[in-house]
Amino acid sequence: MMKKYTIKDISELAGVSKGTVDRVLHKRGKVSESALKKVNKILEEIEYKPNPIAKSLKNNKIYRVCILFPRSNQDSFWTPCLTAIKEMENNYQAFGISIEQHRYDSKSPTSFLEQANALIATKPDAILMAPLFYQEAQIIKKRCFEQEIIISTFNNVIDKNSLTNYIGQDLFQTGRIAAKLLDSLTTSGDLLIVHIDEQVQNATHMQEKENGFKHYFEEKNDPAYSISTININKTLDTNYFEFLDSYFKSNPNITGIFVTTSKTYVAAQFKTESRKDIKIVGYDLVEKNIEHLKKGSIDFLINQNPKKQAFQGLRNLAEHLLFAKEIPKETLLPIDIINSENYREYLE
Amino acid sequence: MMKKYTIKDISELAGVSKGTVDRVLHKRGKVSESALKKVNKILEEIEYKPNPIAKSLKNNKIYRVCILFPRSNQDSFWTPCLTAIKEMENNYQAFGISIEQHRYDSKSPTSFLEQANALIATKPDAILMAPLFYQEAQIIKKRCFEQEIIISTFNNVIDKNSLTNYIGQDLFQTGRIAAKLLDSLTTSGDLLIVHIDEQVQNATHMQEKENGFKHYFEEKNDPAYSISTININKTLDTNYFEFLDSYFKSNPNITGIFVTTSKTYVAAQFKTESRKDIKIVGYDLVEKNIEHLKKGSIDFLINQNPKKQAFQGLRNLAEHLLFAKEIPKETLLPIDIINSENYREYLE
DNA sequence: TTGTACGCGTTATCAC
DNA sequence: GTGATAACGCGTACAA
Repeated sequence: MMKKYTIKDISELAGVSKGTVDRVLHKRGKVSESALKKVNKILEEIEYKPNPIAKSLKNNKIYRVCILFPRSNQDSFWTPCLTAIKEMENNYQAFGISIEQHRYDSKSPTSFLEQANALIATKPDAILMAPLFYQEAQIIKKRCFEQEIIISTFNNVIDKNSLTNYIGQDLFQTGRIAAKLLDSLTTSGDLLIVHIDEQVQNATHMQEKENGFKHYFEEKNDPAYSISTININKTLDTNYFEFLDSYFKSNPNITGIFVTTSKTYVAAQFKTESRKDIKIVGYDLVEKNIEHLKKGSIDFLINQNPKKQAFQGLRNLAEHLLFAKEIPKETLLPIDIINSENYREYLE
Repeated sequence: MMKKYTIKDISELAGVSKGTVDRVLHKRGKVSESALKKVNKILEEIEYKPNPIAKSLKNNKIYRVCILFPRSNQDSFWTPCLTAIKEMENNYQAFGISIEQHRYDSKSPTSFLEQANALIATKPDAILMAPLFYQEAQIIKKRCFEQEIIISTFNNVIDKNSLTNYIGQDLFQTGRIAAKLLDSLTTSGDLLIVHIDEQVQNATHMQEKENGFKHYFEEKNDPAYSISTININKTLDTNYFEFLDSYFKSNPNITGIFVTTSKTYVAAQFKTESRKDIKIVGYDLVEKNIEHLKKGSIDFLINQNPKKQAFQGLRNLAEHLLFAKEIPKETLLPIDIINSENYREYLE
């Protein structure tokens, strides 16, 4: 193992002062030709890496890293993010990182805009957000760029050309995974893609999953299967059960359901109540889904892992601020397949 | 966000010197009653956390963290550990951690002992090892304790009462997962547990998986299924295919195979060549397995994630040495279910 | 029993 | 242009 060289070592080897070495390293100019040569010669011979600890020691500044995402009382999908935040606080608070949590109403673009603007007004050092609303997110993105606030998104892409760093999954691929799972659980029949309670803003989100699912079966080109899609929204005059029941009456040959949202339990509930023999694959380890997974009324869940997304996003920002680490443009997380036997370890 | 208090802050608030505060904090004694009271009063009011950066700055020492595991040319299962090592080096070298890689012959207890002893002789600060040989591991463990070298194990437990820190998976549970998967892929028939090319030393390792698998079906108590177990070892007079072929001739009702090692591809190869309709579930993302996964001759793989195991193990040791973080006694990693659609993201 | 002074590696400022 | 020096927060040796 080689020695750890310091600026002092270099200055002694080159026969100049620490200050000169510093000026060479940081290209601040004001260095004579001869001194520059001497220092560069040494730098070529040894491998110098600045000590990040000493660097950040001088920074007694506390960096404010903020995370903005929907409130959990509307959708427990987001709850695991709290664990990620707590973990980050424990690990990085000592390094001078303060994590702030901001939430918005997942059904209201206005709420998103308000919260984001309020957040920007406090001039944080960096923002990680889960932007459900594409249009509004563009406005926020622009504002952050103007104010030179570092911004990353997780769960939702807002930038096709990835100007904004993104942490999440390949949604198209999750659709393919669901398809493969239903393919292995069944041998034939009608497969139903169900979008539940999703607003327009999430259209692209859901659409990608649907496309992935269809793509798998198009590729397979198996005449034993047929695919169709429905949207369900809880309205005043009809509930989930009634809607599904009437749909199944006119489509009796359904053998599998792919639910594109965390409300997979809705389909599972219907399956239980109607005592139908259908296979169900859906998304996310929310409590109600896990209950059905345990009982066998959901076969597989795909874990979008919001905790890991949030954690990775916060971590990237923190390490960038502290140690000037580059933030990857795109971080695609693994897509976990969950059944009744392996969900436990994914919960924490 | 609250201010970050330093020892200097406390000393000024309490009207004593930094040295006194330090003595109180570290309970070194030699502090008068009155000074003790004053300092403690301040400490109660504010929340003081020492700055780990400043603490480790003084340590210009390079910590040697060593990892000992089998050579990959014998079993590509271990190859991903190299990625973990590289990543750790990139992240922690700057903090004064040097990672050293030591390998042993996975078939030779003597080789393990030799390598481990040679390693201990160099007096490293910490060792992370994958100990395939239980008896020999006990000797090494004892020697490390004597020499006060911190030791953790990954992949293999060597300590029922967890005196040694362990990073890995719940192997019993992986067996249950395999069972659940085969259960969902089939409806009835004989299920075959296959141990391939495993020596005695790994008996407990394989046994746990087998027990988990059986436990699942005992719990389910479904008369449509029956379970049996075989051991295959490549010998001079017979090859895998012949052995399996003759076994299947006398047991024609087999619908699923559970291979307890990374040599799952052996079963898949047989399935392909004999054109049998059997479902196969096995372990690990080694190249040959992935080929069969893509072609459909393996249905699911369980990822033991050696990379994550090694990474987590090294990380625990590094952060313990640098920041005096406590090492968890047992870290049970998630058990990933892999099919042809989601293996890619798990590879890197 | 207490306070002071120094060193760790980097950076920034200030005389020369 | 250059080199000396202070500062960051902590630990500690040593002087008072």
